[in-house]
Amino acid sequence: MARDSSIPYKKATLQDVANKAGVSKTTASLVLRRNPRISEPTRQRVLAAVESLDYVYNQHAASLRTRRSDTIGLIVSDLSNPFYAELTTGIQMELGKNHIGLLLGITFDDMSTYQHLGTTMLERDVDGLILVPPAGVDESTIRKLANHIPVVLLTRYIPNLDIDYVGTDNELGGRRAVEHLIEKGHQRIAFIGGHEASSARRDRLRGYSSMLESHGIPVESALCVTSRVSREGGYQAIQALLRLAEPPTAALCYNDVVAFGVMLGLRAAGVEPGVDFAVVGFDDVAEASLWQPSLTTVSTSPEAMGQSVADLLLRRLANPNLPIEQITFPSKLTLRNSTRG
Amino acid sequence: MARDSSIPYKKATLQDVANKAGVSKTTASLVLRRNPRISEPTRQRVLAAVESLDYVYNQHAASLRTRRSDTIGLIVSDLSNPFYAELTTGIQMELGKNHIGLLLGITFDDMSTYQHLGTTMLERDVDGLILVPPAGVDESTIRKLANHIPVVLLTRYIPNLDIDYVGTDNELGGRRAVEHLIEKGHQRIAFIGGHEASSARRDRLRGYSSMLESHGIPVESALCVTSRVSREGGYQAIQALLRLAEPPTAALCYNDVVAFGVMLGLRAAGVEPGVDFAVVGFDDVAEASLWQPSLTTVSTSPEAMGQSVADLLLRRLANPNLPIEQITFPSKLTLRNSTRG
DNA sequence: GCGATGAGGTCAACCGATATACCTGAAAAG
DNA sequence: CTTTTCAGGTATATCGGTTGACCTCATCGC
Repeated sequence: MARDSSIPYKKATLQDVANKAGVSKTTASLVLRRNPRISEPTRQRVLAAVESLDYVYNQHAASLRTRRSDTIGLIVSDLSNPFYAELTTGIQMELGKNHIGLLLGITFDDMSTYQHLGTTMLERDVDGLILVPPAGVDESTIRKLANHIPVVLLTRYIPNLDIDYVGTDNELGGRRAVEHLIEKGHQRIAFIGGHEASSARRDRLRGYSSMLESHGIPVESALCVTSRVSREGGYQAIQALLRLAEPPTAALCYNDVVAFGVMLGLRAAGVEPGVDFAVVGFDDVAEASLWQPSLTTVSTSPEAMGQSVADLLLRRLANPNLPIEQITFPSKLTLRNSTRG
Repeated sequence: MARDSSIPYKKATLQDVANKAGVSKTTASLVLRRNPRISEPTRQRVLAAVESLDYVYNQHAASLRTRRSDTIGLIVSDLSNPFYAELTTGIQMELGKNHIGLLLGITFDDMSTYQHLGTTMLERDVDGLILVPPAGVDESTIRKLANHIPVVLLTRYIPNLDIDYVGTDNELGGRRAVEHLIEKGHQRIAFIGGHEASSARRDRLRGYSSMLESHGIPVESALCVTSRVSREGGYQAIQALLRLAEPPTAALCYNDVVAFGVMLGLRAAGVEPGVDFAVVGFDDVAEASLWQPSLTTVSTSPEAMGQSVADLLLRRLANPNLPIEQITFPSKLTLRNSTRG
């Protein structure tokens, strides 16, 4: 009901609702939780009271008693990467259906921010946690979290940890991408970007190396460079590579964002991507198909992964004895114009 | 400390900590809250106990008593729009400093999802709410929220509501953009995209109209079209406009995302943006400078706005009597190649 | 006709912090 | 030498739900 916002007022409690409806607190509680034991007329009276008192359920009180918060935590490394933005969207869609809240944390791949967010989540007693571990994370800090609540790792895998995981087949993706580049006649293929410590990068790089080797092409360490995971990172990396005595003619990038930077860097150096130089990305964010040239990339369908990881976590919460699931989305290569040349 | 995750264990409570440290629960609580009344030796003993018991603070219990959750809510319409992703990033950065959690909701501009999220936030007793109202929202639903907790509106303004607000000067931005296009010699200028009901769109459109009129150019309703706020929306809208008997030669777009779609649509129709057709966006998301051609756009620096809105909300929480603030970021036009022609 | 069954409710303890009032001994004030 | 004052702590009620035990009729089977 409308009220003057300058007058502080005490919120109605379940007891108030019960009084108004002429029932006990317990009964009122049961009504709210749709317990079938309550008769229809009583239910109606309670609901009417809820309405007229503008009653708001207090999740904290409930959580205190039940040790469930109906909220899950999501920790990602960087929301300005559309890959994670799309992932988050997928997760929220799945959670929304189940009336579950989403507590968000962004680490910026910074270890102390990550630690901080981890405790925040535990203190708020989230029912479960979806975690994109920051690059270079210490396995023990994850175990510590997982000791308290169910954790599902997303996109970055940590070995020796019996924990649910959802990600893509990074190694296969790397192989497919390089295979395609070799078929296009490239011999000097760079691998660009990502944090050294990231498991995703390691796996993509492994695929890259193994495919090169199986074609008898040596892996040159000068062609495998790290970078910040941003357009700027890709931009700078490619510029450095072009200054090599024997520069590459193609590149597999750590992800799409880096690939966009690489394409910009190429053009700035007078090299036309898709014509003079082939570029492959990783993730297939929505933007990838819209660039000029459109980006050949390893598809992982972020929104679907988001839904899948949320679904897995919900299943785990419903049944803690579920065997550990490690879901790897198969990766396929989507061919576009950046490797047309 | 490490433990076998298969053995359920009871979490340590503050009482356990107190016992172990040989002090009262109250004292332990005071230590955790850095109350200076406790002597150094005692403090040390408590902290040691916390450590050795792997104690986790229970925010719900505290919130129940204090009626503060140290969490704020953020409701945006669409996280795949980089503008909101960047805004969210800015907000989180500001909150992180203050050890405050962020409960995220995405409405997809859908009214029932919005209602749903609103209650979720209230039930979780967030200390305050940053709200991007979904297009076409009913003023009363916002008032309802604001009756319970402090609300700051973000980017979309609702008239007749004495509520904090942070946004950009949309009307001025619209005027500047159109002025620039007129100077470039354009006479048939379209306004493309956005939801009819959005206040931001209305204001941008008003700026557009007023500048046209003050140059004696009639406003043609056929040139002012709505669209979904997505690249697809812009793409389709421009294609339709090009089929007019007298098509426009320039466009001010509702925002950057729509502008990207427009540029793609132009090219698909064989019209080169920046050469044959001038395009102006709104927001200046990071991508804008990287497109081909780079996008002339009204700058609003999303991350700064995010920090500003979070800061305002925190100040409001610290002092409820703060006079209402309606912060309008001045908008300036950033010239790039999409209007070079 | 009588215990069994079950539908519909109620009671009181409990979850784990915080707030308020209060206590104690020692040093400072007079 | 008494009275204040204060530093450093403690006891206990309280926040608002949920839970498991229990209570009361009415109906039912035999």
